[in-house]
Amino acid sequence: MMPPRTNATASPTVRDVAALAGVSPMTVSRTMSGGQNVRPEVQERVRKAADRLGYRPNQSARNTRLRRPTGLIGVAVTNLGNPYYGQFALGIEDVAAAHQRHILIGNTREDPHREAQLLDDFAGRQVEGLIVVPAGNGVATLPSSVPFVLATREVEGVHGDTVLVDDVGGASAGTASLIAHGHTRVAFLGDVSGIPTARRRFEGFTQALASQGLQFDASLLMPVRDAEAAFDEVARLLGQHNPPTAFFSTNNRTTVGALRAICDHRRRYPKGAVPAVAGFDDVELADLLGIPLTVMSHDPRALGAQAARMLFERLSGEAPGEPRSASMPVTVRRF
Amino acid sequence: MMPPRTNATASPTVRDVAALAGVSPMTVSRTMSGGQNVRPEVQERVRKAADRLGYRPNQSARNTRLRRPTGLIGVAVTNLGNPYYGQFALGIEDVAAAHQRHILIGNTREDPHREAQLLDDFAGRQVEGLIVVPAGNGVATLPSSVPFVLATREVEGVHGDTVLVDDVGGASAGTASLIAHGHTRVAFLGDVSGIPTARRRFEGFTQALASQGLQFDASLLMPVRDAEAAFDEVARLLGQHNPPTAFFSTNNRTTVGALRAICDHRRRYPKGAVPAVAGFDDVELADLLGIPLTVMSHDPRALGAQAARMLFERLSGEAPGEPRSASMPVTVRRF
DNA sequence: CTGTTAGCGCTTTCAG
DNA sequence: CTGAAAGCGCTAACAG
Repeated sequence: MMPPRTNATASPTVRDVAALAGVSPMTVSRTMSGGQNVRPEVQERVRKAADRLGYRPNQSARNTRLRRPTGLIGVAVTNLGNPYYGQFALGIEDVAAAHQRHILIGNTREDPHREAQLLDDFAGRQVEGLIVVPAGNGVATLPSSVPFVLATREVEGVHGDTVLVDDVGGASAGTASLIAHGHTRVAFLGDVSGIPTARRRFEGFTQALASQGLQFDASLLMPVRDAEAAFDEVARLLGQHNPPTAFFSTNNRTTVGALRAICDHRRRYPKGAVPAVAGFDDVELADLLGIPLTVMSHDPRALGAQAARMLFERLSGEAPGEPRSASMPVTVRRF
Repeated sequence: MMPPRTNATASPTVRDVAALAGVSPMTVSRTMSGGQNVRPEVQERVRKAADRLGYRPNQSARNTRLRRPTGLIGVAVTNLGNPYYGQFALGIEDVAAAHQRHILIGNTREDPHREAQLLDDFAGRQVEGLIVVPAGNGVATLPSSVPFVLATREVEGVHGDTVLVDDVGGASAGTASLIAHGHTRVAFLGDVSGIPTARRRFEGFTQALASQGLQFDASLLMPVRDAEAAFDEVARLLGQHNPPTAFFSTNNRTTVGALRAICDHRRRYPKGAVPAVAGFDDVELADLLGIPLTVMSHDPRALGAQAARMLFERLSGEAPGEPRSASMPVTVRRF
């Protein structure tokens, strides 16, 4: 008969500790989970043995046996490198930590295929819930049977808890601010056909124009997604004969590109004729550039926190029934 | 005798699927993991049943049985909201995804106590490895028995794989650039006593001064950690009689504060006498402010990727033995 | 107070 | 090709 394996390489188990302490596995288990009904001196022995072996209870096994959830929340974002999503994740983490949960984070890179993989994998890992920023054109296939909250973007045909941003209202208000400052020829930077958020912002943009009897020149619609593309397009437009006097930018990446291009071209303009920018999302330091700037911003951290709160309410059964939807307010500031 | 429970609320198991498909659990198991040795028609039936129930194999249970690792990498950063760590996490995610691993991320908020909790918890969840940006003064207690890589900061007394930044060399080069441009009275913004990184950068800073025969005025050492504090201190210094002509800033937060304060005070200066800043880490748009700026930067994404690569090499046994240490190069650019 | 038995969901034998 | 038995690490329930 083989003696109990001492388990040199693999991590030690209850049995290893039990053997070393000269007790049964149950006594180890009890000791590790509070020590109810274990003589202090025995606990002492067990703990010492556990320490010596570097024993650490296997949570997966424990959760399996207790039919308990994993304490994990899956989060999928489209671009982890964007500071926006850093703040977003922070908001989720705040709330999750308060609920003793951890977050499993994944980057979809706007790739619906990768998103599907990721969510499927998360579901297989028994995450308790998902917070998803839908990738691409919002055709996400969400694993049924796992509660989820959609953030930032909706998904066609998916009926579930959602936290959006007041894109239409914010864009409209920001555009109105441009118009009030005399701009009538405004270019639009954003991938309207590819990204739902951009589409809604475009809607608010054109609404504001229309309400002032202005018409949008379709040749000023620039389907750009990142700073580099925005830079190129803005530089190109500024080099033309009848350039726009202002730019509406759908997110902080395109805003950065636009600001850079305008700075590059700045010396060409007489004082006071620097093109204006109205951009969604905050961009650090942008207010100090001396470029007329309208910022339509919301707090991504608050958005993340809100999404997390909705998820936990759903999980705890506080909010059963119909999916709910929240909208984060957008504030317009002018610099 | 009770019929097998249909499991209405809890997630379905192999048994549920087996019952519905009229086969044994084993046939379901085999079907779900490739379908070796299962008649195609039976597979078909099983898959249909699985779909109908929304069955998803429980990975924890599977891993437990297979004595396989979890596929999880734990990452602990000090401030998830900082764009720097967003890029850092992205670099890790890139590499982790390529290795089919997911990342469990936690925010320590520079709190060693929370860090200890977090790492302990991660270890209990059987993460395969840890990537840690040590909190606070670097007294991290790392769970033994889980391979780890320290990033950005060292921990006293901890002997393990580490990825650092060439803080001393970078700070020295950046400072030299300030000196070359005629600055001799330079304030230092950074919590030298609290944050090891700041300490090393201070070392490079004073080295460069000393090598030019300059001495640091200790009254210009500002132990600030965030943008607000940096703003206040810089504003205060600039209001004094004999203000420094330049500021050395230890990170992007303090750089932002310094730049804001200088912009506020800018009109007070005759042209060409705007205080200069030498700051560690990139700050988007900072180069466009018209403030003489020296940036000592490295790529946090590359740093994250490097840390992840070192971890996977360690995990795969490619790099056994002595802990290794990598240093990310710092480039100095002047705007 | 402590140990034994059984079983969480899964899969590796090993029989048929 | 399919199923029954056993066991991964852990703990509830029940004995003692």
